[in-house]
Amino acid sequence: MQKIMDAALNLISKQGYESTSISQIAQEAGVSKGLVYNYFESKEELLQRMIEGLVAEGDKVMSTVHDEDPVQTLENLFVWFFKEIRMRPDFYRMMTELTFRIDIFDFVHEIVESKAQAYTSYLAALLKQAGINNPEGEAKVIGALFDGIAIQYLVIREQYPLEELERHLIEKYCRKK
Amino acid sequence: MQKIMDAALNLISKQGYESTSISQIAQEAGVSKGLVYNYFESKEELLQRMIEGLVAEGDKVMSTVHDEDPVQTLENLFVWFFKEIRMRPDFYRMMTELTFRIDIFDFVHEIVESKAQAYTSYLAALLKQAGINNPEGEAKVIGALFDGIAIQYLVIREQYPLEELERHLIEKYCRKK
Amino acid sequence: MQKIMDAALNLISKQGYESTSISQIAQEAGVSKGLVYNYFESKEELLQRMIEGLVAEGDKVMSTVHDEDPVQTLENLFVWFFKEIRMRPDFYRMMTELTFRIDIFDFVHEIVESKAQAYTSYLAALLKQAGINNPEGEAKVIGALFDGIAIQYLVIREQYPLEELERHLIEKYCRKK
Amino acid sequence: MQKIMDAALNLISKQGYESTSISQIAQEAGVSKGLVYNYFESKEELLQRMIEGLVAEGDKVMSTVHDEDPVQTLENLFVWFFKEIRMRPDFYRMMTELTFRIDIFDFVHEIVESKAQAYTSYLAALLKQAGINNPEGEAKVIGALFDGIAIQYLVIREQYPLEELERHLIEKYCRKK
DNA sequence: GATGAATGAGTGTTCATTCAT
DNA sequence: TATGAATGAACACTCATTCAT
Repeated sequence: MQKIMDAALNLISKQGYESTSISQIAQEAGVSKGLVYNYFESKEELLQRMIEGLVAEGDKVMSTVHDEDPVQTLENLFVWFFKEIRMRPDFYRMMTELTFRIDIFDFVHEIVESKAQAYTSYLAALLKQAGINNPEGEAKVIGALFDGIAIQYLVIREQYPLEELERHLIEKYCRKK
Repeated sequence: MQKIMDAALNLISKQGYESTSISQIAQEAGVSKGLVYNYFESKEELLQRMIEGLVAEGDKVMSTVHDEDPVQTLENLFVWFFKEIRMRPDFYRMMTELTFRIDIFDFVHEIVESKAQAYTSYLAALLKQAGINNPEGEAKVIGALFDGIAIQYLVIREQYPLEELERHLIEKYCRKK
Repeated sequence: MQKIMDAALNLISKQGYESTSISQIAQEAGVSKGLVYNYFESKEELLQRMIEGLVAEGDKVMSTVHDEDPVQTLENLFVWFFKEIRMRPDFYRMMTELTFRIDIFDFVHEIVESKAQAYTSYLAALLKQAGINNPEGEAKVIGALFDGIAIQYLVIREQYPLEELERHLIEKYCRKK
Repeated sequence: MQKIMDAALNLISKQGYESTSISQIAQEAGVSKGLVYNYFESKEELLQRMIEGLVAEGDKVMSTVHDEDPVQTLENLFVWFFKEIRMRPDFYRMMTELTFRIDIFDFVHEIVESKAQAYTSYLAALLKQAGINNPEGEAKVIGALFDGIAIQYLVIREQYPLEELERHLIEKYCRKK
C-alpha cells in the first residue's frame, strides 16, 4: 500500500495526474493492477488518500516547530519550510499543479486554502509577538514570498540559490537587532 | 480561429490540458471537432500557437513600460504586473500549471524560464539605477514575491487583497524617501 | 478531369484505395477537393469511372489484334498482353488488389470475371483454329499462366525475366513446326 | 486469441485490411474491442502475428513433402499446393492482396518474395533430378502457372475447374513416360 | 467552373474499472 | 490477498462529403 502510494507520487509529480495510468503505477510499485483496486476504490481516492497522508506527515513535523521564544519559533518555521521543499519537491510540485485544476480537484483546493490560511494566521501571531510592525500585512508578504520561492525552486531546481535566500530571510526577520 | 483559442484557454485554464478534450473545446467555441483540425494540426499545436499568441500580447504591452526615470519605470513595471494577472488570470493559471509538467511540455518550460530570466535582469538593472543596495539579490526576492502573489491570487481570487499588496510594494520600492 | 483520374490511379495503385484520400488525389492533381466532387459524385464513382475508362482503352488496343491468320492473331495477342502489363502496371496492380475485395467492390469483380471469360473463349477459338489439341483446356492453362506472369512481374518488376518468358511462350505456341 | 485471429483472417480476406475495423473484428470474434489490445499492440501487429502463424503452419505441412524419389516429391509438392489453396483460400487471398501494397506492408512483401524464391529453387532442383530439360526455366513457368491458378481459383472459386487442372499438371510433369 | 471552410461519423487506441479465479 | 482477462466509454485524429461563395 505504501509502495503503491510512493509509486503514484513519483509518477504523478513528473507526468501529471491524467497522464499517469493505474497500470503504470502498479508496474512501478511491482504489483498488479487489480491489487490497487483492493486498496483504493478509484484513481481519485488513491490521489486523495495519498495527499492526506503526505499532508499529515508535513503537519507532524511542523508541530515540532514551536518554541517558547517566538523569534526562535519563527526561525524554526523558516528552516522547516526550506527543509520541506528540499526534501519533498515531488509532493509540492504535484500539489501546485493540482491546485490549479479548480473545476476538477476541489478537495485539493480546499486543503491548500485551509493550510495557507492557518499558516498565515500562525505567522501573523508570531510576528506580532516578535514585535514587528503591521504583522498581518507582513505575514501576507512572507506567505507570498515563500510560495514564490517554492515555485521557482521546484521548476529550476539546482540552479536556484535556495541557501542564499534562506540565509537572507532568516537574517532579515530573526536576527534584526 | 480566435473563438477556438479563446475556448481552449478558458477550458484548459480551469480543467488542465489533459482533462480538456478537443470535443469540449469545439463545443465551447460553437464549431465542429473537424474544424479545429483545419486550423491546428494537433491538440499540442493548438496549445503552442495559443501560448505564443498570448505571450506576444504580453510582450507588446510590456514594451510600453520604459520611462526615462528608472524609478518611474519600476513603478510602471509593478503596475503592469498587477494589471496583467488581473486581466488575464486564465492565461497565467494555465502557464503555471503547464510549467510543472517538465517531462511533457518542454517548450512551455523554455518560454517561462527565458521570460523569468529577462524579467529578473531588467529588474536588477532598474534597481541598480534607482540606487538600491544589492540589486541582484533584491531582484530575486521581488521576482519570487511576484510569483507568489500571482499564485495566491490565481488560486483564491476575489478574497486576495491584491490592491493592498500593490500599494504596499509600490510604496516600499518607489516612494522610498 | 483526366488529371484527376491520372492522379487517382497513380496514388491508389501504390497505396490502396482506402489509404488514398480525396485530399491527396486533389493535391496530386493540382486542383481543389471541391472540384473532384463537381466531376464525380463520390470516391467510389471516381474509382468506377476511372476503371471503365482504363478498361475501354485496353479494349480499343485489343481490337487491333485480329488477323486473318489465327496463328498470327495468337502471336499478336501474346504480344499485346506483355505490352499491356509493361505499359500499365499501375492499372493492373490496382485491379488485382481490388478484385480480391469481393464484399466491397462487386463491380470490379464482375468486370474482371467477364473479361477473363471473354479472353479465355477467344483464346480457345484461336487455338482450335490453329489446330491445337484440347484447345479449351489449353486456353485455361494459358490464361492461368498469363495471370501468374502478370502477378509476379507486378510485384517484383525489374527482376522478373519478362522478355525471356515472352519469347519462350511465342516460340512454344506460335512457332511450332 | 485464436478466435480473434480467425475473425480477423475471415474479415480481412473478404474486405481488405483497411476496410476491416478493429470493432468489426472484435464483434465477429465475440469479444470487446479492448481485449484485442490486450493481446496485440496494434492492428498491424495483429496482422503480422496472424500471418507469421499461418505461414508457419504452411511450412510445417510442406516439410512432409519430401520423398526419396524426386518424381514422387514433385507429385507431393503439386498435391500439397492444390490442397493448400483449397483448404486455406482466405489466407492466400489475403496474402495476395497485401503483397500488392508495397508501400505499406513491406514485411508481407519480404515474406512472399523469400517464399517464392525458395519454392522456385526447390522446384528447379527437383525438375533437374527428374531429368527435365531447362529445369530453371521450367520452374519459373510452373511457378507462374501456380500463382495464376491460385489467383483464378481464389476469385471465382466453385466455378474454377481445379481438379481438372490438378490432374492435367500431375499427368504432364509426373507421369511422363 | 472552382474553392476551401465546415461537418460529423468513424478509426485506432487508451485506460479506469470490474470480476472470476 | 492477489491476479490479469475483460469491458466499454472516451480520446485524438481522419476523411468523405456538403455548400456558401
